[in-house]
Amino acid sequence: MLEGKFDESTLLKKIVDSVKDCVKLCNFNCTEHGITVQAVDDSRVLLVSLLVGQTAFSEYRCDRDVTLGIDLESFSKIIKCGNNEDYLTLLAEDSPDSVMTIFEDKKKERVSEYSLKLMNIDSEFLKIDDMEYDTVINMPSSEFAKIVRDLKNLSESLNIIVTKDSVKFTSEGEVGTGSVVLKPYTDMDKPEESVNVHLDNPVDLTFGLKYLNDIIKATSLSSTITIKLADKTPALFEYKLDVGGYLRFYLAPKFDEDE
Amino acid sequence: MLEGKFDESTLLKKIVDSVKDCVKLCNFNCTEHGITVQAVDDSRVLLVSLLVGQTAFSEYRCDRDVTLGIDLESFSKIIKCGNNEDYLTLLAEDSPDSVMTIFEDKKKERVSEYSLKLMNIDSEFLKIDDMEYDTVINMPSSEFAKIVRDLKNLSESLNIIVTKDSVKFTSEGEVGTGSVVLKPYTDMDKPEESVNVHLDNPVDLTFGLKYLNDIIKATSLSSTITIKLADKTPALFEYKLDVGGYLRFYLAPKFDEDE
DNA sequence: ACCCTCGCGA
DNA sequence: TCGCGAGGGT
Repeated sequence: MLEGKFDESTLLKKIVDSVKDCVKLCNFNCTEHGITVQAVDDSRVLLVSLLVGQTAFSEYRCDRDVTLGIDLESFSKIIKCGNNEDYLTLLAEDSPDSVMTIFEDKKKERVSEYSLKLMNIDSEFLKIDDMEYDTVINMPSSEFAKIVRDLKNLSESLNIIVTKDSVKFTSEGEVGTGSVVLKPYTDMDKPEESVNVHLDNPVDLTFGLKYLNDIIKATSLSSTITIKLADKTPALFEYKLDVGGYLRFYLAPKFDEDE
Repeated sequence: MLEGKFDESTLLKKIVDSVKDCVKLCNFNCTEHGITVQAVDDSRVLLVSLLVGQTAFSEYRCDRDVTLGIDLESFSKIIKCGNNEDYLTLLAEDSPDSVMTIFEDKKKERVSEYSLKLMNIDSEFLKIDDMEYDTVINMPSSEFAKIVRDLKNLSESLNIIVTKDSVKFTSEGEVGTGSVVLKPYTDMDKPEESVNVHLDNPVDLTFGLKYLNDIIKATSLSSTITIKLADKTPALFEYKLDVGGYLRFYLAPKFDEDE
């Protein structure tokens, strides 16, 4: 039996909304440690890896491992049925054919329950190796989101060049060219505003803005984003959950051009 | 070489947004005194005349006159890429094929640059004579905007009758009739709330609300609007820029009806 | 161009 | 806590 209770329904709502635009169906793998999801987007380019640690729940119990094959579109609709401050509990049997979502109002005596039919979804669970990266950037997630939104007006590709004292984002298109240059910067008062660059080797990589645009849907999950880059290697874009866990996106750079 | 730096990107944003709904393409004429634009709206009825004086810039330099043919739609997108408080600098060569827009964050080490391809736009530069008008009205721009918004629900035309002690706006349509009457009024504490009428001759004129609706897009540029009217003469609607300059609209009254 | 959502201020 | 304004998405 799985029983996971969130203190507020917003967390799960944000998580599902962060992913549902690029992944329609996925397996929630529930273990005693929490819930993980691995999925590729519909074009099989972007790899999504989610961990909701058991610390993210106010109560959590998972007697034996269980896999919930969920249609995120429908699940998202269900989650929106609660009020943001409601307790949200996920419930499933050991061999479930459905998952129950229960909302409880904190003050009032109001309980709502929604059961969602599960699906059988094949997916190999990929073992993702911990990698060495050439560069690790830590920056405000909202700032990264703005850069992606602004530059996607100009072309389909975003080039990222990191040197020891700057990060440069560039997009070149028909009507014009845009670039944003960030210098590492430490804000004492608001550390989440800081831009931090750890660099072993400079990198010069290009990514599809279509996919980056899916990635930034997760902006509300964390005030900062960590970007790990290495030549000819899928980049890692990570949003850490305050309460324990993360949402990670792996995206391979474009190879073909100019070399 | 042209180099014009605004202390805040909002001013240019407001100016472009005020005009781009009625004018798609226009020439920015840059001289040592500042930047002027003259253009007619797509239906060739409304004449727009902009002056951004060099005092509007925190730094301004224009070695020789240069004309920048700009697609306002694209330009508006670029200007939105800055944050409102950023410095905004326009840069162009002497014979440019593009104009560069540079944003600089005031605190952080962030610089973004956007280059926009220029276009070749024909437009005669019209000499607009200083006119004698029968009536000059000065009033809060927001109040004028509300009158236009409210009365355009009723018909396509707005009638303005000015007598020595009142200004009457009327719109008569199928479903009903509306009118707003203003008396001249002086607010000592908030002069920008005053309604001021200088009248040499009474006027009774009618304008197309479609065009007035374009004009009021400029409301945020100034807390007051100056309206100059004379019989059978294009009316002048002027928003003065605090920092030096103006945005003027010239609109001919309707003739044919009822006389 | 219009509608919806999020953030900030009262 | 509610309302208003701004920004982003469809």
